[in-house]
Amino acid sequence: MAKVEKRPRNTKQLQVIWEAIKDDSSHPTADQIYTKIRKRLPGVSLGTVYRNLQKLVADNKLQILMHGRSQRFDPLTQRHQHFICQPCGQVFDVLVDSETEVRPMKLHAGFKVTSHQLAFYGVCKQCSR
Amino acid sequence: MAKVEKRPRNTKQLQVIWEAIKDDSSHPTADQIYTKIRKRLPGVSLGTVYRNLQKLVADNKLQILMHGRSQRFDPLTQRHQHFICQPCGQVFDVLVDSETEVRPMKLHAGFKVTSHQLAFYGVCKQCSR
DNA sequence: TTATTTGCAAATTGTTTGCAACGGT
DNA sequence: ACCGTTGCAAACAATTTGCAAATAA
Repeated sequence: MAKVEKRPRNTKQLQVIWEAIKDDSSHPTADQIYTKIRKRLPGVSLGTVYRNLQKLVADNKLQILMHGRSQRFDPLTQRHQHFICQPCGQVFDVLVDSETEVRPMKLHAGFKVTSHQLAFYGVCKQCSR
Repeated sequence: MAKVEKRPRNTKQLQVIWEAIKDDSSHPTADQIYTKIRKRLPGVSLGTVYRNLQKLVADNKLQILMHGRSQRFDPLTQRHQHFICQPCGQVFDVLVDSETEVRPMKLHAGFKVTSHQLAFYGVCKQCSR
């Protein structure tokens, strides 16, 4: 089956959604992005937000981070970890300086590791005061 | 507000659910456990399975592992990691020999790390043949 | 023009909850 | 007899989907 050529369109909705998230390091949910862009696009629908976020993920402009049972969107696509504050639920980026923080230990023979994910849990600055 | 004393009961449902999962390293979902125990408890409900799994978690007999948007139950409560096979979705336990595999790097001052979670993604033995 | 994208609403999935009946202790 | 637990069904939360109308190219 031959792959059908698709020519994506640069819609207003996609532009506004990308603008709203590209410099946002708060790891917002789809719903938070929806709320944020309604000021600029009053008639937008939540389904459209989900569909455009999917496009941005497919386009490697966003990463998805699962948090509980909902997805958070992260415009920082370079390798990094997360710190999750258990009292307040905020997610913080943790940048790592080198590849050394994780040693992908020897698994059973025949298992191939292609990536890994590391998250830290604890209490953030604000919550511990 | 004083804490009210609770005296939990040892019901048939709780016994059967614990029996069904205590030696199961396949990281089953609530629904898979439900299916498994219906042979022995034909009238059991899925809600009861969820409620008893919650009790076992509160009792530290099970751990919850989020996988996509559903929860998997893991009777191995000692510290370990997981390997997730992306083609087939199976989850495997990865036992670690020492505390050395993760270095909880210096975060911003004032952040306190209490735990961490590490997961490896890749291809399992069966899927790579 | 024409094929992608949208808004809307309904469908789906996984989990939780209210409530009257049931059953351990 | 008490009160924790059950089965049932309805409620819920997050996300996805079908479809006709709108719109970018």
